[in-house]
Amino acid sequence: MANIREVSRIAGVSTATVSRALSTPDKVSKKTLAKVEQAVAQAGYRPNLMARNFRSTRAYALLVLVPDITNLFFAELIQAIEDTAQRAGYSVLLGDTRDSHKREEDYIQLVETRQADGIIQLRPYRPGEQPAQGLNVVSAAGCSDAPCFGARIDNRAAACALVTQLISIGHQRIGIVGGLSDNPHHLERLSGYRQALETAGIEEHANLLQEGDFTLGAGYQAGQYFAALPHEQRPTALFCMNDDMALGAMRALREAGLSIPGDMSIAGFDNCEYARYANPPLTTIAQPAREMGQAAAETLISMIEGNPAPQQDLVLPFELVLRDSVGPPTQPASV
Amino acid sequence: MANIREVSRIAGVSTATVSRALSTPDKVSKKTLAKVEQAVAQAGYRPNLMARNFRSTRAYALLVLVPDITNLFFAELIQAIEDTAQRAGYSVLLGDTRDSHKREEDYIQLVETRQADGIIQLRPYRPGEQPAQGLNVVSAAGCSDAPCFGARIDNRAAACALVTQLISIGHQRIGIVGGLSDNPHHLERLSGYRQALETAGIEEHANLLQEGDFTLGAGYQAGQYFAALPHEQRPTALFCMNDDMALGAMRALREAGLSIPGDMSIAGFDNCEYARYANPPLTTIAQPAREMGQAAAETLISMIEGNPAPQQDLVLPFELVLRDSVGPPTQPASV
DNA sequence: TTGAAAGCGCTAACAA
DNA sequence: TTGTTAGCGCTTTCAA
Repeated sequence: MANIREVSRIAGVSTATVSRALSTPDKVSKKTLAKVEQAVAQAGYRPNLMARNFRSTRAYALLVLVPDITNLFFAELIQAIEDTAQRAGYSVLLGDTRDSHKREEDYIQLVETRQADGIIQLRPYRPGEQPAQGLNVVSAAGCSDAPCFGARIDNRAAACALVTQLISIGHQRIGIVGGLSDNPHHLERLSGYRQALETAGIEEHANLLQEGDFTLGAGYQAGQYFAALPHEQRPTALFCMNDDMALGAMRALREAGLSIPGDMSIAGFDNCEYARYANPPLTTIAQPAREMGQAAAETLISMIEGNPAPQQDLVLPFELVLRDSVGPPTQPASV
Repeated sequence: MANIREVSRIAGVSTATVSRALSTPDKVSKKTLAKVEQAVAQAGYRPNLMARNFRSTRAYALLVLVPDITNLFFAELIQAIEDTAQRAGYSVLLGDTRDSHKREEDYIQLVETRQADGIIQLRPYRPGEQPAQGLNVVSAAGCSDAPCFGARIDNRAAACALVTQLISIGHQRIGIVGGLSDNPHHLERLSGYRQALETAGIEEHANLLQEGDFTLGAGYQAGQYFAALPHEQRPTALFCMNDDMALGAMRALREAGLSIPGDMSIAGFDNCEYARYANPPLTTIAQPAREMGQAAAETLISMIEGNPAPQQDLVLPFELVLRDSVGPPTQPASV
C-alpha cells in the first residue's frame, strides 16, 4: 500500500509537505496542494493512522466496559457513547466483561498498553473501590460515591419515588427483586425502598426480598418464589430493580395463574423499549440513557485531552413512568 | 511512562534483549531473563502496543458493522464475535451504522487507515453489491449470494418451514410483516413464504404484506393495519420477519381487542430471549447466533493472517420453535 | 546469547 | 512556503 513517501515522490515534494497538505492545508500553497491532492488520488493513498496515532501517542479509542451487552439498557448507553465518540474522532472498543473480574482486568490492559485512551465503566463502582491507577476513567449509569466522575441518576430517590407511588395507591406488602446483596445499584435502590416504607410507617419483611442478576431468568425465578408464597404473605406489588427481571417475573406469575395487576402489580426500572410493549405495559423508572452516555463520553474525551475530571457527578433527572402493570390492590392491603 | 529503553538501562542489557525476553523468552539466557523481569517490574513497564502494532502493521482489531446494536439479536452475535476475537488476541471496534450508508463508509475508513484489520458485516449484503475493495470482509447472519464469505442460515428454507407449519394447522390467510422491499433478508424470507403457499396451493394476496424496519414500532404499526382490516380479509396468522416486529404487532392486536392466538396467530424470527418471555410466548425460528458470530470471527481472523477466504458459505441449521402464540384458526379458514 | 543499528509511516522542529 | 532531519517505541536483521 502506498505510503507518504510514494505520494511525495509522485508530487515532487517532500514528505513534510504532503503531511502538511493533509493536516493543515492552509499552510501550503494552492499549487502544491493541488499537486499533492492529485498524487494522493493517483497513488490511492490513505494515511496510516496506526503510524499517526503512534506518533501522537494517542489511540483515539475509548474502551467501554459493559457487564452484558445483550442487556438493552446497556446497548442504548453504548449507542449514545458511540455517537459522541465518533463525532469527536474517537472509536469505541467493546469490552463485554460478563461480570467477570478477570475479563475486566484483561480489557484494562488495552488502556495500559495504549490501545485505548480511557475507559467508560458501565457497571457501578463500589464506594471504596479503586479504578485502575493513573488511567482516565469515567462511569455512566453508576452510583454515588464512586471513585471517579459519573453521569447518573439518583437511584435512591428513583426507587423511593416508585415505591411511594405503589404505597399511595394502597399497597402495603411490596416485594423486591434486586441484585446481589453487594451490588451498589441494589444497595441504593433498596435504600430508596426502605425510605419509602419508613415514611409511610410500613414495616419491612425479610421474606419479601429476592436477589437476582438483572436477567429475565432471574426475574422468572423470583416470580416463582413470590407466586408460591401463601396468600396472606404474598406481596400485592413487586418492585423489580430492572425491566428484564420485571418481565421475567411477570411470566412466572402468569404461569402460576396470577393476573397482573389484579393479583399483583409489577414495576421495573430503566424503561427499556420492551417495557412499553409488554403485556400489560410495564410501570418503570425511565433513566436518561442517551444523556448519560453522551455526558460520560464527552467528559472522558475532555480528560484524555488534558482537562481535569469534574469534581462533581452529573446527576440527571429520572422519570416515573406509570403504565398498566400497576394498579391498586384488589383485596384489603393488610391482613 | 516507562519505555523499553528505560528497562534496558535498568537491566543493563540492550533494548533488543529486552524485546526478546518479552516475546521469545527461550531465546534468552535464564540469568538475563531474570534481570529483565526484575527491571520490568521495577520500572512498571507495559509495552506500548501502539508501537508494536505499528511495527507489525497489524492493528489486532476487528470492526463489527451492525445496523442497530439495540437489536438483541445483533447484540448476541456481537457477544460471540467478541469472545472469539478476544481469545485470538484481537479487540472489537464497534460500528453502529444505524442503517446509514454514510456512517458505514465512515467506519470502513478505520480499516482503510489501518485502525482495524478487517470487517464483520452484520447487515445482509445484496447479491450484486461489492464490499470495500481489497479489504478483509466476512458476513454473519447474512444472505446467500453475498459477495464475501458468510456464516448464516438458509433464510428461505426457514421461512418456508415456519409458514408450512402455519398452513398445516389450518391457516390459509397468512399475513407478513417484512422489511423494506429491497432488503435481502426480506426477499429470501418472502420467497420461502411464497414457496410454502405455492406448495399448499394457496394464492397470495397483496394486501397481506406490510413492510417494516425490524423494530418494535414497525411491528406495532403493521399490527394496527391488520387489526383494522375487515374481518373476512383479516389474516388468521401473521409471519413477522423478526421477533421485535412480532412483539410490536402483538401489542397492537391486543389493543384492538384481538386475542392471540385465538383471533390471530403470531410468529417471529430469530428467537431472541424476549420471545420466550412474551405473553403468550412467541413461536419463532431460532438462529444459531453464537455459532454464526464465532465462525465469522474465526474466518476473518484466519483471512487477516493470510489464509484465503472459504469458497463456500457456512450454512448452519435453524430450528422451528413452537410456542403458544400460534394455534389453529378458530373460524373456518377460507371464506 | 547478546548488541548495534536500521527502519516501520508519520509529524514537527528547525533551517532555508 | 518548503525541505531536511530527527525521532515516536518497538522489532529484527546482521555481526560479534
